[in-house]
Amino acid sequence: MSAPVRLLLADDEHLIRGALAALLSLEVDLMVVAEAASGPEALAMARAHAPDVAVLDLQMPGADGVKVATSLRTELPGCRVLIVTGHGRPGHLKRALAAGVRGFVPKTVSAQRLAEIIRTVHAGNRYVDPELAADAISAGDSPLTAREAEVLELAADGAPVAEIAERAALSPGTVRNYLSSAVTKLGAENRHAAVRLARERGWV
Amino acid sequence: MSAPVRLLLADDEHLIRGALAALLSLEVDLMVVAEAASGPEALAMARAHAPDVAVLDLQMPGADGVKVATSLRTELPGCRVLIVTGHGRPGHLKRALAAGVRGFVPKTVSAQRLAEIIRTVHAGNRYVDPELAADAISAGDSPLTAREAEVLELAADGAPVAEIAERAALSPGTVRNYLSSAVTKLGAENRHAAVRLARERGWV
DNA sequence: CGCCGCGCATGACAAATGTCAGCACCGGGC
DNA sequence: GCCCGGTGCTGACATTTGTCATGCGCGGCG
Repeated sequence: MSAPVRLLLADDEHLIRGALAALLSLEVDLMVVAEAASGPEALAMARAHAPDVAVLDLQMPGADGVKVATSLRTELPGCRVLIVTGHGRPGHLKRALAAGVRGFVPKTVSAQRLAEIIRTVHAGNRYVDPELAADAISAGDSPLTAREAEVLELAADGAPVAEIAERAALSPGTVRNYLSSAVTKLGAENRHAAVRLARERGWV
Repeated sequence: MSAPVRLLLADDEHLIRGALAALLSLEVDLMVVAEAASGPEALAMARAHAPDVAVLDLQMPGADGVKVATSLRTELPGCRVLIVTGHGRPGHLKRALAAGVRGFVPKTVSAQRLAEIIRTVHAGNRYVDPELAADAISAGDSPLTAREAEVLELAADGAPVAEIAERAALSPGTVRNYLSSAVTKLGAENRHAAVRLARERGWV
């Protein structure tokens, strides 16, 4: 009989976090040692408590789960990271795995299932939700170059080309070229539909 | 001593729903009699179990919380509706209240607080989260006419004017006029920024 | 080394969009 | 009855986009 798994829970929704903490605490081999409501807070709590497994929500104020995971990877290499997410976009999974995340699950799993997955991750194995994995595979890699993605992101809030050009320190003509090629690659009608598509696939 | 409050829980995230059900069941005067993972399912469960209070997530597949609330209002007038939401936009609150919803809270409240609010709502009172209420008041009413809002919504996915015109059964010129006036009223740079603004304020 | 893809730019042209003026109809309020 | 706002249309015009051809430099790769 080994010591219980020490957990960090990070989610900006108190209701969820509290409920989750209560449920996971029912498992005798799991112990919630810290909670956080934002990215930076999660980092601080992780440093303070050095948990065995960090259960992070993907969307949090301050810094998202993947950013936190990236920081944790260098600061606390022994801490396994498990990401839970409401609406999982394919690209996020890819980014998360690249950041050294050990598990990636949607919030549609049951608490029992989550407890099992926490144990799996703690044991050093990986776990990725099969459905999300299938989505990620079928969505494939982003066909966009770094600049195309950057410009597309700047175009996300509907800014005119001139503003994008200024913010990206590019010539307006270049911006239009990148946007045009991105739109073509994504098979979209125009830049705005392209932004939507790229967002859906998690490429931005 | 009265009978316990019979609850319907609807949320598409099993993890949350299960955790919530467990926590609320700890309260002796609350009893979860039904759960649902989608809008239509929530309606079906409500018909089958006639709960005292329906706790609905705002964003669910099929039909959102407000739509479900609207149907419940006529089908089960005795059932009070409480909406919980992750990211509460001001306009949603307004729509919800218009649909006869008795309570509107963000997921950042604690489970104890939620239990209290459920009792408040069951007693026939209303409860609206103060912060969300303040947002709604400061955001004010939509300055858009019905057509402007309709056209703006059709423009949301980046469709060109011709497509919007076809889908709205309007002339392309008229569509451009409506878009132009909507953009002006919202003080936006262009239609896409206007869509973003209207979305943020919950006006679409 | 030569080739190719990427980054970056320019210029030109067509198409879509934004803006404005004006006209007509209808319905509600004074 | 008259005015006003919402709805719906047209036409004209300036501006913004989208698209294409073309050019140059750079770095990687066979």
